[in-house]
Amino acid sequence: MDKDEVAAVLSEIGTLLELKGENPFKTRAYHNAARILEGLSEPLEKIVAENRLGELKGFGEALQEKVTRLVTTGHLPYHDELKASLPPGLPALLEVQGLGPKKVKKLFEELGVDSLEKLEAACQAGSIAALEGFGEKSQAKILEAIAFKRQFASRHRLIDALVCAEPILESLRGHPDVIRCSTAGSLRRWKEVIGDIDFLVSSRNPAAVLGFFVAQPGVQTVLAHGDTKASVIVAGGIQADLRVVSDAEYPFALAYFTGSKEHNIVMRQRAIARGLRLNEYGLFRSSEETRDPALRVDCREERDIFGNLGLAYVPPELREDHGEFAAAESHRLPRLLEWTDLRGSLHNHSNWSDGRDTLEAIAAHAHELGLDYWAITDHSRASFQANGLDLRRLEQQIEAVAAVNRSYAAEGSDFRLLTGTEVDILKDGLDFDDGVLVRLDVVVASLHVPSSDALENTRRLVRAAENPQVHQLGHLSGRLLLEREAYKFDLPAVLKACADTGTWIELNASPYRFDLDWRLWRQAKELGVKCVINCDAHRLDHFDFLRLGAGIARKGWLTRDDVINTLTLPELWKALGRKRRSR
DNA sequence: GCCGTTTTCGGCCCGACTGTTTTCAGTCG
Repeated sequence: MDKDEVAAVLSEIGTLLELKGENPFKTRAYHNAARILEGLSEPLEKIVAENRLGELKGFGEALQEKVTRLVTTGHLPYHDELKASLPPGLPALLEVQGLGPKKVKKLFEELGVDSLEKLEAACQAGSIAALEGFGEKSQAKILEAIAFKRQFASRHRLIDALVCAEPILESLRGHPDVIRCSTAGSLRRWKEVIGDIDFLVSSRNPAAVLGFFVAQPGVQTVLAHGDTKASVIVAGGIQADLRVVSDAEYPFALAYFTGSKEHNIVMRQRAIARGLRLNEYGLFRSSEETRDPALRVDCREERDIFGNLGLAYVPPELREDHGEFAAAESHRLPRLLEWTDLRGSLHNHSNWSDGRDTLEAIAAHAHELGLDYWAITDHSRASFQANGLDLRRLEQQIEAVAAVNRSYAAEGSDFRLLTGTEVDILKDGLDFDDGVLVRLDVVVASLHVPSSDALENTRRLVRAAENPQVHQLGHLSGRLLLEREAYKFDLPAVLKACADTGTWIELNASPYRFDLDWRLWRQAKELGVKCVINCDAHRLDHFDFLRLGAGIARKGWLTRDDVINTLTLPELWKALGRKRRSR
């Protein structure tokens, strides 16, 4: 088993133990261990083989033994027994909003409810309202939650959340009772997939702001509406929460609600270690629970909170407990890329293959946005379904791009379209010969039809990287967020091949991909592999993906120097020639 | 189940909201 499979087993053990009513700290240990494995940057098999599991924080004797067993044999009797001791449908009930382990346990023990269908039937029969600890309202809410779960997935792509959140944020900003406001949570941390949208406001009149919020256009349902907090469902089925605090509390609340949960735990522990107490209302000079403003350490901004805990300011994107504390403590946090550093995109499509727009429209749009260059890398002939270009059409396109560039040169503009191709990585090599590729400014090679065999995929990707005509590998893992898993391949081997050959790896900035994953960029960077943030644009509004992709690169700790398309056009020409000259 | 400048036992982050309670448990983030 690999790290993701082992993590899934550990996480399931944690959930099953919760349903059994086990000690919550024990269940947390399993969930925590699963999270740590998911974030691992080297193969778990290697760590196990070298007997280094114990070096990971949170892996004591019991977990080391279980993980070793899973990695080496692919099975764990403890897990099998645990699964067999509970009905298979029970974990799914935890996904119903308002149902946690205690209630699911009770529903199963008292009413034999072990599936969504039985839960729904029990509600309709009125037997849940009769249960101790439940009532009419709980029963109605469960029915609603089942209907909701069927209608909407509970996870949403970053872009879908941004489209909902940004107008509401603007609207809040304009309200006279709002002093400061921001998004918080996973959206502010720029996670690729988010569960819900969090807003934070400081105000002297919470009731007015909350009333304004629940009445926003696009609000479909009000889930909760209290004195300081409201929850609503907005268009698209996304839940949005608003918290209102005083302006003095605002920086503390912003840090708290931005999270992540794991990051917050370390922040609190740092406070405790200094004889302080941190919560969403303040950092207090007290080891007791308090909200006494007289004891509050004065912090105007989030930066001040970090400062008081002996840390440099940690940008929201890095707050994942992925090493930011060690770096912030010793002032070694990187100066992260800004999206305005980007000067173009090196993987994009036009209406010559499956894009929507003409070369002229694309050039005009890029030029208008103030970009320096934009590569046209339409599909190669093997991508027949995407109207891939054969050699004859590719030659025509090279001419057409040259004609567009002549018109910009004639106006005295330095803006340029670059010729290129997104060449398919086929079973036996690339879809175009080197003699064709060498005539193009930019070549991105992509694996569109992967094999089910990880070794075979690795072999193809490594070969593509070794080709001196290939500048970059496109959407390396092939994942589609919330739709399709990444295909299997040996990432370290491909990264090494890219490092050895000077091949760049794309950060595909399409919000459906964000590929490579942000968790893997530090590993690539350590090997010396450069990143290219590409829109993979198929229409003009996809140019906006540059901002999204830059956020993901920031999450991956990347700086301006790590990203190729921060280069000016003359610098880029040199960089593009470097790999070809090296052979 | 993990962990230790409170180290081998007794902690483990903490507060708002809801519903079913009459003082609080469960859930959520």
